[in-house]
Amino acid sequence: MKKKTRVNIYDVAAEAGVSISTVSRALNDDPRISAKTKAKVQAAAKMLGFQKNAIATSLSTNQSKVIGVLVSELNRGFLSALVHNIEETAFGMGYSVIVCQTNNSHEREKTYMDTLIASRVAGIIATLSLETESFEHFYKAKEQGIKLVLVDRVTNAMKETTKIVIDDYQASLEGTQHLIEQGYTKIAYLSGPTKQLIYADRLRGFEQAIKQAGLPLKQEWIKYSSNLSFADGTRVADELLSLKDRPNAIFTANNLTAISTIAHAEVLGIKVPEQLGVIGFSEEPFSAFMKPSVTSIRQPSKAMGQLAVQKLIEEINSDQDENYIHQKVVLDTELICRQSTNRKKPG
Amino acid sequence: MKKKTRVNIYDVAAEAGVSISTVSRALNDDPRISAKTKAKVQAAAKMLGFQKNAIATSLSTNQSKVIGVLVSELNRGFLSALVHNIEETAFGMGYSVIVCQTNNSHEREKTYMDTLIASRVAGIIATLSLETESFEHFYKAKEQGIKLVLVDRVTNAMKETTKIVIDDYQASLEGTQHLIEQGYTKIAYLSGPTKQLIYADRLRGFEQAIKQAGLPLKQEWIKYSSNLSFADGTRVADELLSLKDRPNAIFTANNLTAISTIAHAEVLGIKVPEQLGVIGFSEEPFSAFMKPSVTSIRQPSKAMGQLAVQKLIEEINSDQDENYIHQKVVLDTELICRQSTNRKKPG
DNA sequence: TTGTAGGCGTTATCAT
DNA sequence: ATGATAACGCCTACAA
Repeated sequence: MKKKTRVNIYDVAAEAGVSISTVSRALNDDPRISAKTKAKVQAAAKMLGFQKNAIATSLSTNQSKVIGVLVSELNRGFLSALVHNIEETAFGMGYSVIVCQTNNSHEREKTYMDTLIASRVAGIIATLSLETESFEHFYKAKEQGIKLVLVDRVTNAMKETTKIVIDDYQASLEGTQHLIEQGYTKIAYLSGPTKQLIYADRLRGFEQAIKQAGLPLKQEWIKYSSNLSFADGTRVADELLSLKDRPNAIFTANNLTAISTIAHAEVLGIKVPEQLGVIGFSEEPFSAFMKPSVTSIRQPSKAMGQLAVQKLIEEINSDQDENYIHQKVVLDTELICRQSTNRKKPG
Repeated sequence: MKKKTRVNIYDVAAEAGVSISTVSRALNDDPRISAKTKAKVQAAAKMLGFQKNAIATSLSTNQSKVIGVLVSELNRGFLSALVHNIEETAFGMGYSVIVCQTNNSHEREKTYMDTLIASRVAGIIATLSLETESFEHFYKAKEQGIKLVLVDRVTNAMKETTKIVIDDYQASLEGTQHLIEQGYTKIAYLSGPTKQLIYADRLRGFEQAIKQAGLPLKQEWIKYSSNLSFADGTRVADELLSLKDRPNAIFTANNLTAISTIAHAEVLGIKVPEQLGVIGFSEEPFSAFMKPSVTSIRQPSKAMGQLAVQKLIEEINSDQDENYIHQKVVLDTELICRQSTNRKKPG
């Protein structure tokens, strides 16, 4: 026999002089309970400082009001904004959020999925780690009845799964066209790992825009980074800017590398935007306040976070409905033109 | 009677031909179980795809492996880095993290505390919201046996509580001395709400340094902001720079306002650092890459996050120990000198 | 409208 | 070394 720790419904029942079922119903606002009894029970609960044990409720109902959020890292602009908005929306809908950082490790992603399954979360919102190539761990969760929504870094390989994405191809196309409009002709590209759909799409969009404009698509101007870190941006910028046939613009697949590219150009004495145009994907909070300010593609982190939660909870609540329709939602991005590509200086 | 949903230890027991107690022990690596039986049970569990229900374990043991983290907002540099490190450390120690954003609202902080109590988390790591002036909700959690560690924004009013802080007074003193060494003589200060200990301490440090140097401490050069937002920084900068007797340096209590101060000075045609020195507390990720780069006081978010988790889990594990010693840990900050205060331009 | 009792999936206390 | 069974705290058919 274990020690009883905190006050439970039995204590409240005793205090109020009713049965535990009445207490349970009164506290859950069951319409069958008379207003009078309800008041009595609530008073008793309050005076004893009763706090319902969500664990017990969860075990009993086989439901929980928590959702797991799987992201690679929390201290990057876009993802922290995304999680911020997810948490905000979830709170408004009565859910708590368990945050899991995968560090872009497939192993860790799997470990966390097991933890979340064990915790019997109601659903999971996930951004795939850069390493992820197989999805058994996600299927496992789905088989256990845990709902899943993929955001941003998704895979089309997973069917019957709601996805919230931006049109990476289109955004990249437009960003490249912007460079071309600004008069840049020799455009290089820094890509992330193309086994990730978003990076493949972004690269495709870039290539398409280059082709459409009849510009050269030199392979030596297309570089790859496995993690798109600040340091990697510096390395690639150095490589590109040391070429005999030097590009006069660089499109980077994230914002961090755009910033390190600009910083490195300065070190090399190359002027941005005059001698080198730079544009980056997914802006960081201070892109606007750098000098030059950084042209970038804004991802709608607020809409993405909100929709992810709404769709997830929708699916959770439609539990009986075999006909639930899994959607792939594509959101618009916004090209924020700033100084780093402003060669034409209008006005 | 409800439908049985997932495979449980009864199923495993049946499959392995043993009792549920044996299954439970085998899965928890109890030394009393023979290696042979263990193997048999594990095989059965694996083949059935058994995943232990952490909810049931938690109910039975009255313990849980999750900690709640209470912060004001996730999309600000320091806090997102702090939560990043908390999550990272917690994961390494076998704990999950529930993230709660208070939005600096006292009400929301209370709501979340109730949720966390209901969820029976093992402990809570909290950064006080700017509004918080009473602490009953924290005491309530402690009475329920939930351990608590306060980080950064703490209060000395709460005794018997571990606190992880920086020496705000000292950091502010040193920052101000740096300005003075750089030759700035008319120094203004933008403070946060001084009912928050950290802002009171920072202001004290500032005033002390000014006095020590025999410089004027003009009240019109000391301004307050309730939220230290970007916009508020602009507003205060405008007020200060419109004064007849204009300050030639501004120390701001966070980094965001330092950045908006610099941006606004530029709008007004005031040169930083030549005509105006600017230094800010708690640097944001890109302080180094702005132009001018922003001198700031670096808070050790990694050490703070790690220590918070370690101390918390230490306390959780020392549950029987009435003599647990609650510490207040004060960590060193680092003054990062950059261009925004570099009037002397050595080299 | 309220009460009784069984069940959710574990762990832990007895036995054997 | 293993098994039977009572907790943990709540919800919910079924009864009254």
